[in-house]
Amino acid sequence: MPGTIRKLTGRWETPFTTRLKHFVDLTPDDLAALRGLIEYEALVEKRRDLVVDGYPCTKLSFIKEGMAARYRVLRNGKRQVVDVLIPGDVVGLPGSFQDRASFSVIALTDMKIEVCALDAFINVCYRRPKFALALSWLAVEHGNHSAERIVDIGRRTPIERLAHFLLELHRRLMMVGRAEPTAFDLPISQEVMSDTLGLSVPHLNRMLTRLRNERMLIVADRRVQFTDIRALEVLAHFQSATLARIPAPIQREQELIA
Amino acid sequence: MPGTIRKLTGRWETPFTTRLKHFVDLTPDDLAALRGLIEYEALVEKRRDLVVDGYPCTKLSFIKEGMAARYRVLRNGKRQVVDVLIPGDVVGLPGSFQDRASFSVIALTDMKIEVCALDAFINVCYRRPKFALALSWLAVEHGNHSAERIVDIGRRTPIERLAHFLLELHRRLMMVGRAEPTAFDLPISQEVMSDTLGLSVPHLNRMLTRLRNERMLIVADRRVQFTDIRALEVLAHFQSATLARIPAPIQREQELIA
DNA sequence: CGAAATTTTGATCACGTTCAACTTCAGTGG
DNA sequence: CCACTGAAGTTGAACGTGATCAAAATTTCG
Repeated sequence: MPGTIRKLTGRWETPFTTRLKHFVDLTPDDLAALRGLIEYEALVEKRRDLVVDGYPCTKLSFIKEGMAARYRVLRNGKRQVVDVLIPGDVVGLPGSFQDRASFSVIALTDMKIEVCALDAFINVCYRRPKFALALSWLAVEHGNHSAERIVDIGRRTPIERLAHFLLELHRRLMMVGRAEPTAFDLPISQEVMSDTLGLSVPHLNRMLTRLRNERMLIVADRRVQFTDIRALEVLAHFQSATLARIPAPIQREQELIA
Repeated sequence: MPGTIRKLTGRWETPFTTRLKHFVDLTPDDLAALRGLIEYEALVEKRRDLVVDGYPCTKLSFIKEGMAARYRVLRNGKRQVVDVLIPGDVVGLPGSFQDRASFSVIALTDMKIEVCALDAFINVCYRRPKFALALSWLAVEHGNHSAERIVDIGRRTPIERLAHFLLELHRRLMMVGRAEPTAFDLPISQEVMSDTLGLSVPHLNRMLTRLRNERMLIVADRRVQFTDIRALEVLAHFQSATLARIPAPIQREQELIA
């Protein structure tokens, strides 16, 4: 069995590797190392907690299928979703780096994940700096999404926010091959969306209706179909900045000088 | 003069190294390598742009003195500050990883920065994986601040936001030795603060007044003095999660097994 | 000292929340 | 098979918060 895996290793592909390949070259050897980190695969059902605010967390989970939300619940009962996680994303990236997680993560759908120990991952990073850099890249990419969300919530109108959110999610899903050019599955409730965008459910619903009335999209069966993606992009001030690739190491002739 | 610096290298200390030391051990050799990356030091005056939205950016700047803001201006003229940068922070961390920066950075005060080339830094990361991991840590820490800001803007009331923002800034400044236990210099205008918190200037001003009236703080001479920090923390739901240290590499007895 | 930026205060009003009811739909058991 | 249940989506009315606009007061700086 392990032998079989070893042979197929060069073609091993998951949403996570698909995503990585956008900014780093992975040799068959790299892939094997990555593959070797996985301790086990797990199924998580909808509504199950993956990480609980306040508890330690020492695993990294790579999402193969399904979506999750990272959120915080405040004393007054309000909830803010800080991040919607999709296939190719890593659960526990911020949580594992802290003594105890400061956000919870809940499965929005049934999920399939691959789990690895944080220490093991870090250890491989020492041997393969490329991985450590990839980790930085992932964190930076995530930071960009967060920044975009801050702009959304802070200064964009509700309808712009919604449009921007849908476009960004669509682009992310495209990156891992989980969306068509003008449509994608959106298996999340309006409550989650409103908690993501800092809106009330009724208002989110109204904005959604408005986008529908303006013939920019169709929502049906937990699926979004863009009917006028250009108009949406204009409305949302959407600009997709692409992450640069990680530079390869240059040869070290003058290493001793520095 | 350079000779002097070289000799003192083991004790070389900047806000950036101070910050790093919170989660990674730096040998004199590490410090020297870091020191060697710096191409030059520069002074930037208040209101000067450090990074402009839409332009490429290939340098990393370590802030030694002063503050800056990363922001985006929208078509309607509104501005959202996504990040206030303080000594020890790195300018260009997200910008440099993209083909062109998606946010601008402006100096809020006169600043002193140390500049290094991104390629040079990345290259050292290949030789010292510890640095690459440190980069990840920094990005993750930054991500945590962003997440906290999303919660602020999305679901906290204006007064809670303000309290939270001030406490968080204070904690960050403490980490690099730029604040006293219950006070710190806040050389930024209310306009910047309101753009950070997604509020209007008049409303921010009122909230500030309210905190003053409630005897939680005193603001004078661009300086904040907490007079009831506990009350503030309760008001803001403030919880300071500490970033774990980067694990050291474990010995590689079984490396060949995996 | 004069000009510009910043802080402070006030009055008005629109937007989005809140609360509530109602609809629709999927799943479940009688 | 259909009534029952609970979750999710939709719509409406009323209220309150925070934006907007405007102007004065104060500070900063050339």
